[in-house]
Amino acid sequence: MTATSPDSPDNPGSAVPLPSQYQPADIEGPLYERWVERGYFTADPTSDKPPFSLVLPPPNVTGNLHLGHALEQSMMDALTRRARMRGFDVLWLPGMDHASIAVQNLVERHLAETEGKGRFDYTREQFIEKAWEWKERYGGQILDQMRRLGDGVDWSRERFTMDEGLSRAVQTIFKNLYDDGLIYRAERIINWCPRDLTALSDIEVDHSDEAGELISIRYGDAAAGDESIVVATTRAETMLGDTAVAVHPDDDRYRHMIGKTVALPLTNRRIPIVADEHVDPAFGTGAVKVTPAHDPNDFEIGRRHDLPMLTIMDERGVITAPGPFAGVDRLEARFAIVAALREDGRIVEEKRPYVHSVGHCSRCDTVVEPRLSLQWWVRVEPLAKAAGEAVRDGRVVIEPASMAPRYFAWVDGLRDWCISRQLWWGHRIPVWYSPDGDDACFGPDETPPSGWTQDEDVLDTWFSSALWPFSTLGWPDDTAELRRYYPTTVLVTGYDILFFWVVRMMLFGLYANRDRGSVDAVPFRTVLLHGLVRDSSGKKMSKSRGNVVDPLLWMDAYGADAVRLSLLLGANPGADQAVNEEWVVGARNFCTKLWNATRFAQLNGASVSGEVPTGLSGADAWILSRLNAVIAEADALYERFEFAKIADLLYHFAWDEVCDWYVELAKITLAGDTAPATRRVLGEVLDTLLRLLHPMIPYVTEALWTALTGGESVVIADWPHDDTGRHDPVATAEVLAVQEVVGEVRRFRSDQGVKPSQRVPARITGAAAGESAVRSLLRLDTPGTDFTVTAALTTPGGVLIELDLSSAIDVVAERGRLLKDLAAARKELEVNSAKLANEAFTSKAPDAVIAKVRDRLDAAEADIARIEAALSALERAPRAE
RNA sequence: GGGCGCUUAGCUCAGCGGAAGAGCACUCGGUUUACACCCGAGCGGUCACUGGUUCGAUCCCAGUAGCGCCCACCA
Repeated sequence: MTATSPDSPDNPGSAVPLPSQYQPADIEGPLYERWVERGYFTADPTSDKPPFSLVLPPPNVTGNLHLGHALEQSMMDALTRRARMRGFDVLWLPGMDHASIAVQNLVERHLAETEGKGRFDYTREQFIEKAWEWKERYGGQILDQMRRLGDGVDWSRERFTMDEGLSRAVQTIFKNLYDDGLIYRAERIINWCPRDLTALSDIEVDHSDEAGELISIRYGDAAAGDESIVVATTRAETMLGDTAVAVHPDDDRYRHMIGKTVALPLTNRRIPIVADEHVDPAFGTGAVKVTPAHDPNDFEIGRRHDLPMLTIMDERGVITAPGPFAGVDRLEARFAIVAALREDGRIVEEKRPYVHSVGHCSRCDTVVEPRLSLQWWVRVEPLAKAAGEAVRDGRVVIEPASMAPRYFAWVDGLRDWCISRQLWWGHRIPVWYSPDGDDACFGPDETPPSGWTQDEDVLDTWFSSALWPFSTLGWPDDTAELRRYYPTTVLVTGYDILFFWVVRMMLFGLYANRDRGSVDAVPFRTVLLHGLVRDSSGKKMSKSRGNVVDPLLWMDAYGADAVRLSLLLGANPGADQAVNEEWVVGARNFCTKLWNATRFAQLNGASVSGEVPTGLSGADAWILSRLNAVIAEADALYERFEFAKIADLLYHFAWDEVCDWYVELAKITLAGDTAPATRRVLGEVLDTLLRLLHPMIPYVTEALWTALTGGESVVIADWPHDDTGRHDPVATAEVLAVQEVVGEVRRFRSDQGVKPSQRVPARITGAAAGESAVRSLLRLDTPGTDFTVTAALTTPGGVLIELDLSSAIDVVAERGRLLKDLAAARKELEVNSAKLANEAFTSKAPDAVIAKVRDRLDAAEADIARIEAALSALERAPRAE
């Protein structure tokens, strides 16, 4: 911190001159620490302010900040900072997820590298201890990165999904669900990762289309008198586990074979031919091999026909079926079996290329193996029904609404959720087994009888994340936090984890909090979904593409505010956004602009206290009028979470109106009699603007606001409220007229190559209030005795400007421009008079539209007249050569 | 296979029934009570295509063509 730094704690309550240059790195770090120390971000459950609460989607403990986090957190920070300024007691609760399978994989890799050992070289307890060590040492980097971004989270309430309290919540809800019959254990086909040696839920499996081979194999042994039947498969190795061939019951080709048996090639095991509606007669040969233990469809067929379920490979995907293939890996076995079949002459069509969808473990990318296995499940149907209703009846609002169909598609089609994982890092399933094979679920305050052993499995990571909005507030206890902050006000997250996370919080939130009544059982009142951050050409960022941007590098180069603003400028509801460094540069430039505008105000003695005087100059009244409108607009946009539009609105108001027009106009009045009023208005405008921008760019606004106002912190300043008394149509019209005249003359000068600095005598008629401003901005002199009109310009507002350029003007260029304008005006006249002449239009269009057309017609006529006048004046001008 | 969405200026995107917009890029000019990370002036678009509805369509409807995402027990 430098001696001149505006945030120097040595100067509370007094304005300090700003350094002449904006250096984000100099201001950001110290400010954040000060905010935290002063407790600005700490929620107060005893407060009499209304609550505003949200939970941070807990990043993986292994995580690092990426641009998606930066966007999400910028949105949450803007919402909470604004809420705080509006007088809410804000709780933004941070924390991390233990990320069961991801951490276990990382720890395994870490141990392999550092100690050269595998997972099973440790006991369960040893491994878990290693995982905690790893978590303490390497985890949680993202929290420091969040501080860097400026997130106003309540660090005193930080949580971790494996904390004691949260673990208690997990065990409690498990027990409740178990007792209610909503958790059960069953043997089914599940997704199995042969590398991680665990079950996976459906959404932990990524499908991708891959080129494979569809191989047709003739089943049946002619020597044994079988009629042959041809089946097609992409997974020949599962043949070893076939226990039937299925055909459609109405398929005439095979009807006569139903109930007979055929010999399975290679093993000669005899299997029945069964009829099942599931079979599509039009696909392939219309006959399907059935492997109930290794395919979900076949499992169902097997159940319907009471077929044996033959497991033919172990948990690592190695063939266990007796015979020549035993001990061979599943993928090698496929080739070996195809080779054997080929030798046997059983392959009918060989190597027919076939693209099909193959499931991969979302963590390690290993091809998933459907596997018959005993797992724990959540019975989802009753929970999902409630989750659907809560959104349908509006207790929970999804923003943007266009995302709701995705939610319903998921909730309405949800299948039972496999929650057990054969891992060690995570919440262990709270079910114990007696030596005699009895089992029982125990809650956190219960002690299982001695001699009972606990289930070996842990819960899916998403099980504990699903409790996040209330487990973090102390559930199942009836805490002050839970009573005050649940339901949370809003959940901000990406649409990509709507299914993973949002739906599950709905399921468990509604269930766990059902005693609170249907309205207050919901985990959040609004779900705000943002899009994905993509690279500059709209491509998804991924390590393999090499286009991942580290937000910290951008923060180093341009400041956290610039990164936040550039992301918010692109944050249209629910839509993905492409970002690149140039935009961050642009956002940084905006911060610099603000810096300089505030310096200008400071250098000119802007004042921020006392009533704003009445009887203001046109410019002063106009900018207050605009400021008021901008506040109202920003408020309306915040209600709709339109971050991009809010950012755009404030960006353009600050730059185009305040800096480009108001500051320039103020330079004039600051030199005159009304300087005190302008100083006050200048202070009012900057003070308010900085407060409006603070939620989005907290650092620079804090530095500037404290320097300008001498206030303690903009973080705890009031959010501006609009004051309709400041609307001033007269001043607005006046400034508009000035802008028209100035624009017209500037364009003329530019076209004519007249230097902006060159002083030009001019006569202005028709401009009532703004003439002196126009003269000053344009460096126009009052006409002398030798005044000669060499050019005449008019504006749509009817102001005439006659200029003495004291030299010949480029008549050809000016006439060209005027003729272009004339043509446009005539076209306008034509279009609008045609409309008014059209009876269909005048009889059906609304009056307001017709009135507008009339106005435009009148304006076009006036334009034509003034342009023609200017043209004839041009003819009298001295000729340029 | 099902569902959703997109196609607007060179690029990234707003607008979604009544005069085509922004940022960046580009061109020209510029040391003026802050700011060259700046100021001023410009250039740039049959709003994917074809039909329809309407007094009026970038906007609504239907179809076509590209592109993207999500879901799915495609043997």
